[in-house]
Amino acid sequence: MTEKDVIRALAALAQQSRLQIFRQLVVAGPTGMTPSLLSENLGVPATALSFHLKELTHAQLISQERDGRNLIYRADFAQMNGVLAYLTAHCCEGTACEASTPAACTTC
Amino acid sequence: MTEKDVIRALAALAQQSRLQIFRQLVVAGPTGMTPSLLSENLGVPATALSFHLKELTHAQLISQERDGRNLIYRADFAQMNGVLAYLTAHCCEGTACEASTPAACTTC
DNA sequence: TAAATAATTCAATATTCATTGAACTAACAA
DNA sequence: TTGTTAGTTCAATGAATATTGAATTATTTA
Repeated sequence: MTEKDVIRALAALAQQSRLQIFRQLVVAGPTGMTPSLLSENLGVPATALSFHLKELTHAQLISQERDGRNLIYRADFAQMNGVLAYLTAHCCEGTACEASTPAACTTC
Repeated sequence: MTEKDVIRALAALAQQSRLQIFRQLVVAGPTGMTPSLLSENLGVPATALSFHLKELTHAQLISQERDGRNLIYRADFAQMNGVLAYLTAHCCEGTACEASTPAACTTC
């Protein structure tokens, strides 16, 4: 996980539609969601949604799989945890915060 | 912690200089750091540094205190943990990831 | 093959953001 | 009060980003 990876991921999440998309996919878990469903749930037009999904994919925060004429997008929990860990690395020079753990979804 | 707060925090961190500044402050912990020291360590010109520190402050990710002619900046661990928790909320519909914990620095 | 559904790419526009140098404010010391 | 150190604010420029509508690609059904 390089600095560039982290910046790309944070930039991807720092936008209303994309943050909402990502959180929906986090909730959906391994099942994932189609663009149609995301568009309907969040009220984001298909063309904008597609742009945002590409940004999130490029940041490796979500993955894509085709199933017939649908695409299924899923949150990438490993990448997310990598970003979270990067932000808190070497916290307080290691003296006070050694109990740090990944934030979530180690079971996904 | 509103959606706007989270977006502001993520946007603040999604930039090379600011990410480096924040991580230095995370490592420094409660001691904090002055702009001079940050400027020297990271090679960011004072004027740009000041701009970035203001962004991070506005996002409530860091705090400022004056000590004589120095200013001391510190990472705000509570805010950071709030952002991390927001990203992972309701993960997998709560079925698989109930063991989620804040990522770090509960002791700071 | 023709029509319909699912989703993407492209081009254009408007906005937002980072960086730089110059000027300014605050606190301290001689 | 003069000078010095610490840090910020201001104005201008160039680069990156979000959004929209129109056109395009891929997959399935009639």
